[in-house]
Amino acid sequence: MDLIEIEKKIAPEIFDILDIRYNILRNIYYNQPIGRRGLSNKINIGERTIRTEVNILKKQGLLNVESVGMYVTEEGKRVIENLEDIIRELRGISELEKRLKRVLNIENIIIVPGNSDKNGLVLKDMGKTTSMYLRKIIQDNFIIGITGGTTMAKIAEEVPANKVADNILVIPARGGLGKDVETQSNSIAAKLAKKLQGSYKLLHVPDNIDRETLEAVLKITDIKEVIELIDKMNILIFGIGRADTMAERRQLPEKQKKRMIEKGAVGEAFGHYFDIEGNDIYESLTVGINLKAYNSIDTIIGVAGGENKSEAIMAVASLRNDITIITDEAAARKIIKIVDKATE
Amino acid sequence: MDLIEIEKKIAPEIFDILDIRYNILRNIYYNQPIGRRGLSNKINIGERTIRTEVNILKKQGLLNVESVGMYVTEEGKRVIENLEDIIRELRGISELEKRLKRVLNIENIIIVPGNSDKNGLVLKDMGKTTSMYLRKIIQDNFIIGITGGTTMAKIAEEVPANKVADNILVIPARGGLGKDVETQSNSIAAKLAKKLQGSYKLLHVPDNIDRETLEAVLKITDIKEVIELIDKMNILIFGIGRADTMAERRQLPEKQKKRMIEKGAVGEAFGHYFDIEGNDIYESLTVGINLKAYNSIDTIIGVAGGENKSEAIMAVASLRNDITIITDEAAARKIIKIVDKATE
DNA sequence: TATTGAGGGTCTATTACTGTCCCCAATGTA
DNA sequence: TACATTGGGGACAGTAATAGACCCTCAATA
Repeated sequence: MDLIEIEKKIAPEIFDILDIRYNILRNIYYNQPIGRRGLSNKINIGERTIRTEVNILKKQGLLNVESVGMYVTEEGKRVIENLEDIIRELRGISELEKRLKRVLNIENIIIVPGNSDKNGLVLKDMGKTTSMYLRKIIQDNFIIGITGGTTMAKIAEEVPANKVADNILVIPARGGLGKDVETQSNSIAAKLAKKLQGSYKLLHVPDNIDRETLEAVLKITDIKEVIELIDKMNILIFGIGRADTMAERRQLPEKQKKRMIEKGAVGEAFGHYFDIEGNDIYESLTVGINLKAYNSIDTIIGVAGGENKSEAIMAVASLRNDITIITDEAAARKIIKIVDKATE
Repeated sequence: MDLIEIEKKIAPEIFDILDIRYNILRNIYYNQPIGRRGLSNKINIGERTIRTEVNILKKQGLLNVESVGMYVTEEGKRVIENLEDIIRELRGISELEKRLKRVLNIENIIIVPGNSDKNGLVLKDMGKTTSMYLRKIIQDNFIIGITGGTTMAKIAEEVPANKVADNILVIPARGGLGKDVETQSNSIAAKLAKKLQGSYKLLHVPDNIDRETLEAVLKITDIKEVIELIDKMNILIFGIGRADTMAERRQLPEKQKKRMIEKGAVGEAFGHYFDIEGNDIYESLTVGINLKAYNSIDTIIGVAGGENKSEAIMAVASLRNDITIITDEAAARKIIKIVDKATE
């Protein structure tokens, strides 16, 4: 039995303390300089409570309070770094990963502690984790495909800007979606390519267009070229979404959406809608990767977090069992809960 | 930085929690079955507080509450065992030992966490620690001398009853003192000998007798024999006392006592009174080990705990720098405080 | 210069904690 | 058998700690 086990036994409330302090310290670190009130809004803790905690952390020399706001000291920074692993162990993330691997019957799972719905930094962690993983598996002359969404945007952001391999090509795996440039696959692919000091291609095709336009578009040389590259992709990184919210975001006709949901669609990835067993229910009309290509890619990485993504993750995990799923603790626990309930 | 360091930084109040829980759990373990009120008296914590803590420990499965009192479960027992080391590290006992070695300029120090004045179990710990140490250094045909006092009694009590060496002889190092049979050197020597499955000799001479009687007594064959053995002693284990309280206990004339204190006597060991530099101020008239013999013994172990023993320990530590001092945290910290103040 | 966002101070309501006592069950003893 | 002792659980009131709300002043910035 190590210290963590003992403490869990004899003083479980330690975790709550560590949790809240870690959260505060980390949030200050990533937002410094920040004031009490700003922090209070950000992490949903009363201003007064933050003040008490901050006073303790200040007394311990982990942060400095100045007139412009609060800063984390060098020591505080070190504590944060060390706490990352501790929190993982504390929450039993390793065990959780093993259980989830078994439950979903897939080979690779990485879980990040926390709940990305409730804590913005957890999304950041997922991005960081994914980027670390990516850097590890990347090789010379690789073609990397990436989709859109806030999660993918975070990943590109968290990739450290230095070369890890030669002649990397990043392409968007799917046509664009949404108005926000920042979260479109094109901009994300470009950003990622720049970070990796590689090149990139763009896919200027709107999502969910009618069939005629689509066919016309496919004849354009630029587009054609990218489409062909998609089949040669080595790594695909994609976000996993809920079927309902994605249908909403793509402004599918209400009728179509309803029919799809009735057929059991719960998850969405690269424009495809799946039921919980991974059956392809519907595909939105756009250019980009299709299921056949998906199944022939060497390395696929699906990323999503938050309780509400649990079913979507289950759906996608059913497609291929050599996928790498990167998710957060909240989603992981929810999935296990769902499966436990079903097998009761 | 390991977990303990991190926790010390970010959540120092963890220690207080661990401390109180450990204390409660341990006290229940050594006194089980025991009730709330009994425990409350023993460790000086309000009944209600104990109740709250006990409820938590119960919930965690570390103890069971029955109609006859509380019991520690198997798991609780395991937690106690593991916590011992953790508490040591938590309190920085290893560093404290190093500092004390330097400050007292002696070679061997063992410190037990806590304050034996305030917590009865700490005395027990000192006894246990000393007995473990003794068992480690003991060899065949050794002659072990031991003095009287409650601390020595605890040591004999804590020695596990099994043979560690052949032909061990235990002798009292000094004449008897006090009315309580249990804490007299004779009974302690006998007890220790039985535990070690060795033999023992007794020294039936009262402490602090007049010179004439003493000389007469020394001619008795039985006594003579033991006295001679004292010079051949391999290990001496002795308690360290305060000069004033020991003078009191030996019922020295008020005048004599006063003079002694004025001369700077602060510590007492095996009937000798020392000032803080280790100068022999006074020797109570009785048979038993003298300073010359003391200096020629191979292994000497002095044991004492509690803040008020600090000066006495300092005095005795000045005698020989190859002594092994076994003490508690309270005394250790007090000594360092005294020295720090003096060198300011 | 006006405004915004920062920390610090302080009062109050509320919550949690703790000391105290009572009750009853089980156990051991006269 | 009756009684005293010691055990746990329940309940309540007083107190201490905590959290919320609002104020102030100060400094940076537009």
